[in-house]
Amino acid sequence: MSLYERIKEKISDSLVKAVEDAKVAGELNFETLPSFVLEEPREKLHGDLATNLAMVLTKQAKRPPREIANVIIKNFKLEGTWVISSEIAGPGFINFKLDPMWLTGIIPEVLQQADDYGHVNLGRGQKVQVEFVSANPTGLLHMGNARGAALGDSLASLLSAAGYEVSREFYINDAGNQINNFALSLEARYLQLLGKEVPFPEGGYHGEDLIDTVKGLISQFGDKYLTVEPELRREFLVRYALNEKMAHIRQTLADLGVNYDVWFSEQSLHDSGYVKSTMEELEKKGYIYEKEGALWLKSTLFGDEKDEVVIRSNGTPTYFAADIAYHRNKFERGFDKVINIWGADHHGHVARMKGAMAALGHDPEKLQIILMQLVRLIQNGEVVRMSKRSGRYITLRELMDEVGKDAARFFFIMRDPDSTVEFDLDLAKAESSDNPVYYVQYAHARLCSILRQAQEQNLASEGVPEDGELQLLTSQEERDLLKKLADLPGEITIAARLMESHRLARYVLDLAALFHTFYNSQRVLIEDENLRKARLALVRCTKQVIRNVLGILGVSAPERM
RNA sequence: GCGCCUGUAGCUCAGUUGGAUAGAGCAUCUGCCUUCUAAGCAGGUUGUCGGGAGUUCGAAUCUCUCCAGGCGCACCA
Repeated sequence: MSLYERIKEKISDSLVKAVEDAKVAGELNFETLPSFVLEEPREKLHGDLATNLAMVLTKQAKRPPREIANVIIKNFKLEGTWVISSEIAGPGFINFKLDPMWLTGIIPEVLQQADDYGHVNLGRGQKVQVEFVSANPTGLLHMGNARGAALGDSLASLLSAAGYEVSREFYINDAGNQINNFALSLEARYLQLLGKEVPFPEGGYHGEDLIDTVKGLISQFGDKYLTVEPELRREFLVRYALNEKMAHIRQTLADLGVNYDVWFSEQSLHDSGYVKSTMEELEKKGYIYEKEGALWLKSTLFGDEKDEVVIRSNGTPTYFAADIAYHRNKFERGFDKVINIWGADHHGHVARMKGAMAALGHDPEKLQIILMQLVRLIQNGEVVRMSKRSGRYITLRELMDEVGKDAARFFFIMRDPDSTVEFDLDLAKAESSDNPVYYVQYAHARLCSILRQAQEQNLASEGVPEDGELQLLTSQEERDLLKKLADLPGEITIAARLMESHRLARYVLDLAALFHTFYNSQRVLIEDENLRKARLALVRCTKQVIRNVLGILGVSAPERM
């Protein structure tokens, strides 16, 4: 538990003790202690911490809240709480002021824990899988995939910092209908490029990148497949193109700083007979029925709006059937939590996927699906419709070339997955240098610069300063900064519990702002040796914390800018 | 039509699951570089929290209803 959490817990305990003592003394009447909060008031004037305990007791105690607050304060014991004063305010809040010296305790904590500072043990080593992007290998990665990549990767890192054992996974959709479609599109391009007049298949993939792929193939193999049987030709084209596309996807994601633990092939589920046996399992349990020649899953039993086809009347399994098998496989691999990041256009899929897991006897609560709203691209003031089929989209690669890896990630991580982000391309280009990510990185570079100067002037100090030195950090700017540093473990806990990495982006922006304020108001490399040592320690801690958070977000922390 | 998401400053977005006078960035205006990086700082301006009703000590947050936008409701994925 972190320093700040320990203090809060101490005060909380003292509050509980106070009302219980009051009850015994006959000063307060209540049956069961209601839940109350002890939190930082928004308004600084209201002290460091405030509780609504008196207010939530009004019903049972049958007395006005301010009167109850009085009783609580009278019985409140200060020992070990760092509380130096308490007062009743507003409708009945009790506001506490802490001895500001508690804050300096954060410096040894950060320096000792270093790269691990901020890490918490919320997960207790539970195994979690995060599956994200899982883009179809039939085209290039687009803005939606970019958002999914940034969110998924930072969420995985966040959970890892919160004490979970995390595995990142990419599901390769290398089977099914879209692959047939892909084959036909490739074949048409192949024949066209070799001078044949053939029509492009309806609903095929129009992307330019497909033509490039086929050109590459032709330069390597020529017209060798012009005369072979169409079946074999398509098989070869698909194999070649899938390899090429997947290699490209891997590389692009790696360039974005995303590295997976597992690449899982959909085709492998068909090849091993796992899709089939999973359907048989469902049938055995009585959740499958036949209608109009197809096999249906009774997903309505589990809250779905309608039943779903799993095996088509032509005998082929649907995407849903393979996905059920895939998720069953995930559960069988022993994850305590399985997280999927899906585009909002898949939300209809959520209830039936959870239902299918329940049907197979797994706990659907272990499957958590984060839906992210789609990215709307604006160019020349107009919405650009993105679609793989039409081949009209801005790629992740282009985005990175335009704004850089760090900005691309930070831009998406900053936003709540539930919000539809409007990405104005022209604006992104124009504002690429005012991106908030630079604000944070600049703070880090400044911190490094101070430490470099200290080194050069032989003023650098190692280790943890004495208490007496640290207690010289008394300015408002220093205290605000220290307080923010102390907040990190709590922020990571909340962010991990809610699975919201955007909170960390806000946190690190706030931290950077507090540092810039401090930087402009006080100098670090000063004559006074004791204060200088204390400030240098503060600088080292701030640098460490920014680094740690940027590390979780997958954004680099440059030493110079 | 039904379901899910969204609606907060001129623009882009936060808001710790019900707390006190709703916050940042961009934009705009005014100051600050002979001193550790001005990609910075300080200050000014900006609000019917989409509308209405309800729940209670207290609502941007919970409930209902209406309005607007997005997405979904295939033997596509």
